[in-house]
Amino acid sequence: MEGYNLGVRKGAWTGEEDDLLRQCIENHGEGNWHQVPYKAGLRRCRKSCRLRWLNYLKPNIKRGDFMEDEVDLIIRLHKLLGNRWSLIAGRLPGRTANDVKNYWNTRLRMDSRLKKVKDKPQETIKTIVIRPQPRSFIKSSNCLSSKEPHIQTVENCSTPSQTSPSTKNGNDWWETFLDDEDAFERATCYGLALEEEGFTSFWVDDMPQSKRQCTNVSEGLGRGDFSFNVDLWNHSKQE
DNA sequence: AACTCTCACAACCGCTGTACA
DNA sequence: CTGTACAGCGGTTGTGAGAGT
Repeated sequence: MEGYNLGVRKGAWTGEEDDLLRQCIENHGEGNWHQVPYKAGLRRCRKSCRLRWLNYLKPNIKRGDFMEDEVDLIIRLHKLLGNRWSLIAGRLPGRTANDVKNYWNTRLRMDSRLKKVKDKPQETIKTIVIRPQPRSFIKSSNCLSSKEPHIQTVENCSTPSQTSPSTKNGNDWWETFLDDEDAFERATCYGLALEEEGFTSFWVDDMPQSKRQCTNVSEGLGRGDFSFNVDLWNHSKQE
């Protein structure tokens, strides 16, 4: 493969190979896959190493059956995004694109639940997809103290006015987010919003995995911590 | 018990996108 | 602008386990 087929192993990985790969990535970090086989002392191609790490060895990978809400999310996202497995998996913490794809191909493709969604009358299921728009939060002492994020739009973004979205327990729904300075620092992100049957859910890409949760805005925080910005929330309401 | 079939999952392959010289 | 190397993605295939006959 890729010019160095000679002596390259294929097929199932052994425990020993897994250990070598795990150790290599612990020592050198993720990335530079072309160097990984050499550094790890593995007779595997870089693709095989990468795939093994991403789909099996990487910490925080969730094993076992998909939960009902995960399945529901897969169905909805597939309806919107098609076979873009990595995008779908990105919104399911701990699940890999391969897992999602396999699950879809083996269990969901003919699932009756798909038919149910498909058969719903148009007026009861309204889906708005807000295509990703890059946005940045500017960090300043002002906005931190006021809990009011200053949103800077990046080119090609129209910016609706900022008004406060719904609250829960008297707290602003982005409060958790602002308290996490690390997440805040890297909050330039792409997002996806879904409005279905009277509620809106948001996902934001390019966030720490732990923050990448679904947020049901109409009920305040919904489940999970937060990961979104007011701007897009307002945008969705205008649709 | 032996064989066949089906399912679930791991892994491979080829292609595309991106960065960089 | 072009060519090259590399990373990443999605389609496909291989394989083992369990169910059915």
